[in-house]
Amino acid sequence: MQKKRVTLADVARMAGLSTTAASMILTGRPDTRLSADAHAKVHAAAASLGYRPNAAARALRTDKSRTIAFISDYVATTRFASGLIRGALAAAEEAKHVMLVLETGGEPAREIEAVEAALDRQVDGLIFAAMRAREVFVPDIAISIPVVMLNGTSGRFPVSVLPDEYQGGRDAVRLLAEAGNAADIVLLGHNAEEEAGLFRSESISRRFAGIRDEMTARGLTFMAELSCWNWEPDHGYELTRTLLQQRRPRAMLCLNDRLAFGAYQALAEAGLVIPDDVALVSFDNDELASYLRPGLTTIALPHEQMGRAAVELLLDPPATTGTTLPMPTIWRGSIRAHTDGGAS
Amino acid sequence: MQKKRVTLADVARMAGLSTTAASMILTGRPDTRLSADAHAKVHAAAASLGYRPNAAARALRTDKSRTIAFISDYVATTRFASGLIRGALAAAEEAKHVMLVLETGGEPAREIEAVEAALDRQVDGLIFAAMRAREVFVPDIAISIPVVMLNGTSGRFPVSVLPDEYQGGRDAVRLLAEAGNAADIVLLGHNAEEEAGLFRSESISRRFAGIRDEMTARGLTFMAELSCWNWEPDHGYELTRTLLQQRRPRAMLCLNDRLAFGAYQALAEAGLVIPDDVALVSFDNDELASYLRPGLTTIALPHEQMGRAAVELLLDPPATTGTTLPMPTIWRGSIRAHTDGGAS
DNA sequence: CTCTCCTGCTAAAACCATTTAGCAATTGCC
DNA sequence: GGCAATTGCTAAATGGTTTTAGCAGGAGAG
Repeated sequence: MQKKRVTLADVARMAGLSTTAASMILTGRPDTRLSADAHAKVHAAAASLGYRPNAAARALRTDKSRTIAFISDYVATTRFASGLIRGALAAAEEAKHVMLVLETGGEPAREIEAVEAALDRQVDGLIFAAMRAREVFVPDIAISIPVVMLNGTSGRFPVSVLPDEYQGGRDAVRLLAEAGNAADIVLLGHNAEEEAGLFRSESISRRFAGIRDEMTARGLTFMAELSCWNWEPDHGYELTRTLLQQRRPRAMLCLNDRLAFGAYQALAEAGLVIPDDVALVSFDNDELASYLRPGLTTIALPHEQMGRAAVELLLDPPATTGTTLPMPTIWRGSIRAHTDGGAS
Repeated sequence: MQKKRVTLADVARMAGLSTTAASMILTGRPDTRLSADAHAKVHAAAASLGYRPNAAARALRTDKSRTIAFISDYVATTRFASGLIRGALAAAEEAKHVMLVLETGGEPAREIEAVEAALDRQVDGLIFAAMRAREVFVPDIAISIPVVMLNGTSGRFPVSVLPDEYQGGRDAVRLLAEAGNAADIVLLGHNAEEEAGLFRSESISRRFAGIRDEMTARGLTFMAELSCWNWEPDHGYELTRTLLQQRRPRAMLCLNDRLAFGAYQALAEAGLVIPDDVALVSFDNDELASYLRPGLTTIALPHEQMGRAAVELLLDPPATTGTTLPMPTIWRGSIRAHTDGGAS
């Protein structure tokens, strides 16, 4: 059991200098006029005593805590959440920062609590992460530190990190077309007509836009569009099953991996072989996608890069207001690589 | 843009009292002799100014920060990790604490960094969480605050939270036996002889012990024990497929849900129907388990309760040193409910 | 020789809340 | 009335760091 924490005064005393000198030297001030000898003595003393600055005292004085807050609606729902957190954590660690994680469940009262708890602790910045991108997000408190919106946007806080859903949407269609599945494509998860008045998230809207644009650019139309609100395996299964009773698609564009999972189940039941009878492309790169047989080719949500980007944007004054990150294509076996080369 | 943060002195001034009085009243000291009138005035002033105490100043003075650190080897691997975090977060929030999350990758250097970063910030307690329970965990730094081991144990820190794997193991076997699948059971994921000298984690060892004990208690033996080190769907698939070329089990006890997933794939390929031809029971209650058709009956790892328990143990001086939490049985369709009643 | 500037360093204030010690006025007791 | 105890409150110290203002001594300019 150690006696007490060693303080800057201890270091200064051991070095035979003032705390002022010790502080300046240890914080590495550039313009100091202290001698090389003084530097050496202070560093030696600090090392030999195992000095670590008291963060509370420093925060009190400087109003900086080398801490950022990651406030999100949900933490545990999908693997997406932990990917964002992991990326953010890694970037924070590299910048010698530390991260407070807070969950609000999307409830306004908890959001306020969370922001205040963070502000009380002198955090240097706030990341608002939206896991279920549907929710809109407005904690109405005066905030005078940098804010980054992660996987969402806000009128109040312009800096945001989003996946490039538009390009992702185009890529998905391109993949299918180039693999020779231009005809009889089914879109699983959304029907433009049925959902006309409804609002999905910004992100998802852009995904649709990309899909539509690439379809029309290639002169293609969907054989069917199957709508459902929650993109869970159950729905993918049911929709695909009823579809198969009437028609037989050559390809399916699934709006997420869980829907695709359901489609796999229905296709297998009907004795159809992937990718020979039906090719599939999907979105997210969920854990699932690698578990399926054959593996699911999917347009990945770049979780970790997004988390990382959010922290970097928070800590460096961002020149640009919004960042969109590319959604990489993860090639697996649910679609043939197209004729002229090109796995990845 | 607000002018400056409002401080305790502002509140005191507005109430026409000293900061001492304001402090005592706002922190709710029990033995104070201040008048009811003073209480009212201070509370009114604090409310009208929107006073929030500066956590850094308070931490500096009291050495308490209402912050705990959650240090884990991995954050993003499985849903297990986020379950633990989510539970811990919820309990912390209820206790008006806030949680620092740190990831070490199991690397000693990063572990030390993490502990020091936490200690520097005057955290009130440390949770060491082991996601990949295999790793043993020894950050060798003087720590004078409470420590709880989560999903792991340590010689230095006796307080721990673990799932009751032994009982879970027994339950799994009991389920199978009571569903009338006493014969031709295959154990998927472990072979006692092959792995004799090898060390899995404590948790897993206890799971095995529970399984063995319940088997012998019922006079049963496994038809086969299939060993593999990484419990991923691939291996479950391969092992089951080669097994099926020679023998046909009536039931499979899978050591986690991902292995079970692989088994599902191989069984489907062989045209076997679950649960009629083969019944399955597994462990973890991964996201997957609910996606499968039929749903996978599994002995759940109580993620959230564990995270919650860790925080509670950390904040209340624990009478007992180790806590084990029951692993609930999640009934789904991969095994028939046994004859005399009893779903749930 | 005086005045200014630089060098190398330090004293003390500031950050904001908590807490100890104690003051002045009133009440209680005999 | 005199003494002690109680009531209701405050001054000042404390925690550890950063930062502003400035001191003492020497060097260089004129």
